[in-house]
Amino acid sequence: MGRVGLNTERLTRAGAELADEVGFDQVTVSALARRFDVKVASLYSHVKNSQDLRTRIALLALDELAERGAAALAGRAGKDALTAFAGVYRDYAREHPGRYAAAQLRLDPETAAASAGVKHARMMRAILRGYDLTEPDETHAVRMLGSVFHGYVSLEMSGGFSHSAPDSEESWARVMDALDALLRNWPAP
Amino acid sequence: MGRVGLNTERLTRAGAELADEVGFDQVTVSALARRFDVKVASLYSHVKNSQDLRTRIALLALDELAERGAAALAGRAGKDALTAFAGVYRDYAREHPGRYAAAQLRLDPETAAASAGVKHARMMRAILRGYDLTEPDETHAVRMLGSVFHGYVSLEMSGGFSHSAPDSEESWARVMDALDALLRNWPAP
DNA sequence: TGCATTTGCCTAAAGCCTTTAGGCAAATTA
DNA sequence: TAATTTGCCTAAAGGCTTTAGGCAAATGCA
Repeated sequence: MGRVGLNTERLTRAGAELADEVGFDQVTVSALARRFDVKVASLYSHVKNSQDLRTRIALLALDELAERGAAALAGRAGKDALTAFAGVYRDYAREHPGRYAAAQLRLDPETAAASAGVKHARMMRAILRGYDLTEPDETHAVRMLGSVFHGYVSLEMSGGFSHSAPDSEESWARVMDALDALLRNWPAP
Repeated sequence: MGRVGLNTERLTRAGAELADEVGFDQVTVSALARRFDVKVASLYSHVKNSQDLRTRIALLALDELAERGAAALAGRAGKDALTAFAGVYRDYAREHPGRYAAAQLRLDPETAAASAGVKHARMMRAILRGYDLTEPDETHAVRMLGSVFHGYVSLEMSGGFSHSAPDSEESWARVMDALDALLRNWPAP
């Protein structure tokens, strides 16, 4: 049996694909080994363990999301930036449900601090620069935006909005309108 | 060995406690059997399988949440109702993190339709009756509320808001202010 | 080019979880 | 009290995880 050419990065990428196909929590070292037609133990030279694999997939997803977010923000401001950025989350979750689920993985503080997660926070603040918020309201608004983006996408993905009118597309647009209106008119304490 | 007195309900309750202690995804038939000091196979007369057990825990959590939500709504309206109801979600998630995670389990459509999930939607609409929204805006608003509640609680639980000022308590209060302001001034399309 | 070292994948094995089949005894019912 | 149901058990098969140790291909160095 020759060598297949495994390495940590290939495993991570393949794990991400696997996650999109069968769901993030079905990503197992065994399934990944099958995909490379290789014995399970062989993977343990490249990833520390199952948790390590999942963490790497999560970091990959966060990176990709940040990448797309940055691209969406380029040259945009105000509501335009808001909807484009939010759309990135939503589209990514639809295109890559497994990766999106991975991006939600609870990371230990150090890993999280070193992840692209911090970029996400910075980008949200960049969006808010188009509105007139000063600290600490900006932070509150960042947290609210994060909540809405994550909450909506997550409820939509779990089927919460399907099979009922009006369709989710319309609600999404109106939620963007609402967020824009809210940010332009953020209430004083 | 005498009989321990297992039944589906006791298993479900114990499973919920276990979830709160060790996390919902650590709830296994084996762990539950250990907790009752009983052989694993014995549980299979009471629950169909591992997934069945998890689903039952999810339904229990949804029930408890609906129960608390209804109690919180009694005698309240407007912003008072809004914050009380939202607080139920947040408090429940803190008191019962495992159960709250269970409540997020993706249920198949029939199970979901028969669950207390529908009560939750009705209660959100009840809250909105204190504001001047008409269809389809009410539906959009319900979806947005659900997103914010779920999103905020879920980000907070995963540690997203800890270790940074201002503290989550304050942000939560300001998000409630913001939602109230938004609902009183929902933008036209 | 030949040898030494590193690297990559393998076999083996132990531990834990799930699920099914079949059995015995306690509890319930008649 | 006898018959039936019910509850928990033993046994066993199959899957995932992880570690230990081995052989051979690839790489590095004379």
